[in-house]
Amino acid sequence: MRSHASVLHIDLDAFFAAVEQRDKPSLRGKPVVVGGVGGRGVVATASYEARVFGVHSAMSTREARARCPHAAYLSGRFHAYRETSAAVMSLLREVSPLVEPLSLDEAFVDLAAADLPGHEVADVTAFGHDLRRRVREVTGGLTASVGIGTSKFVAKVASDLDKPDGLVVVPPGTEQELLRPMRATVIPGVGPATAERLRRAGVHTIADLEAVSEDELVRLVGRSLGHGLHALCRARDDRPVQAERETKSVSAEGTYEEDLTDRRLMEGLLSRQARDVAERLRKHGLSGRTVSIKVRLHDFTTLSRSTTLGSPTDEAAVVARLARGLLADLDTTGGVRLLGVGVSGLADWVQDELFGPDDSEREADPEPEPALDVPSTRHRAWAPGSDVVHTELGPGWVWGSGRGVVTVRFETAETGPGPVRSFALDDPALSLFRPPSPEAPAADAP
DNA sequence: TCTGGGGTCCTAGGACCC
DNA sequence: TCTGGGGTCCTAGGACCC
Repeated sequence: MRSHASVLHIDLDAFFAAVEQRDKPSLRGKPVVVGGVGGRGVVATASYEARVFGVHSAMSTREARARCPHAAYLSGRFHAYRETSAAVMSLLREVSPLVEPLSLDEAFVDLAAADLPGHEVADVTAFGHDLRRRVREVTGGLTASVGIGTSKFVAKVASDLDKPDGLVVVPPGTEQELLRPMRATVIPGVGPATAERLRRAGVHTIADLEAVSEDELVRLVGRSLGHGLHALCRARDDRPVQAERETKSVSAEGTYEEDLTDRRLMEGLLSRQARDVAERLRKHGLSGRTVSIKVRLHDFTTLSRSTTLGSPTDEAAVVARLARGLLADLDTTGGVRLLGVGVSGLADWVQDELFGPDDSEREADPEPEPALDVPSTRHRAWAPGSDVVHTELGPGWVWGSGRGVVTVRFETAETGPGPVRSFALDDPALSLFRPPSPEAPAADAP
């Protein structure tokens, strides 16, 4: 916790709905609901006019339509939201080099890193008013709620106190009196399940939380959250504003209007999602070792299965093949409402090329034995680190193999380290491989 | 015909290693 | 006859956030 109120939290009010109202004047002053418009959709954002009727985010669209039939129901224009968000984020970065976006419509800004005339309450208050004015300018009239305090927690709580279009500064030293009467659920990380556990222990407010020992909290809600709650209910929060956060996973999923029962159809949908995921991985220069699927059954039971490769891939065919294989082990006879594919265990390609394993590391850290659907004679020809293969991209070293996949590093004496690519044994790219023939390698080896 | 989509983080158990 | 303990990786599930 800082001695000055120098952490700012900004939240754009009813963001998606506000962008729609900005761009379509006929919607201004009217209830607008953005979200899934199908039979299984949920509300992403409701305009304040719709909230009056009890519509709120995460509510099913069916329920929202029942409460507010005359609202405009829109499926969303994410391009417009991203564009508007980018304008706000770049404004924030003009103000301070230390900006941590939390989503399209929310961010923390570290004012200690900003160029302010002073950091007293009066200074940051004036700054907050000016910032909200500038947000309206760069967004074409969108309003924001801003909170400023001595920590992320306090700033975030503060931005919620005067929504919409508000500014709340919490003077240093007044945090605990502000927090004590509040419900424990204002603490980020305390959702319905945790709130219920706390309630059963007689804990409703932050003051109640303060009266519980740390050991008891850990017993109630687990180690990590227990320690976190013990600190936060005392307004102790030293979490820094972090400008850069690495992507940890990339995924795509879909909920279907009617439960799926046809396995071929499910495989086709997984393959399409795999292409989508692989495309986004490549766009960001990423590749990952762990491929997961998510399956939500008709009764909302949610299953996940994953498998980890010896080396990272960003190949749609590899992701798709593994995803389909994972699905094969699940019983889906009752019907499936949601299917999804994800890749995690991400590596950065560029970094991989610059700092990837050299020959000695490769020996110290051998690839796992290949899966048994790799024909043994072919696999011997593709032993990691030893063989040269040919593809239409040119010659490369076999870098890894396993689970029906061969990974190639395109690296030659002439060109230096190149990209790493994985090829599924049963996809068309496989035909590009030629196990080195006895006479060929000498001529073509790097 | 209740219950999205894209993420993050945590927990717990088993395998494996030293 | 005894039967470590810590660390890391992997998998599955769950809670939570916007």
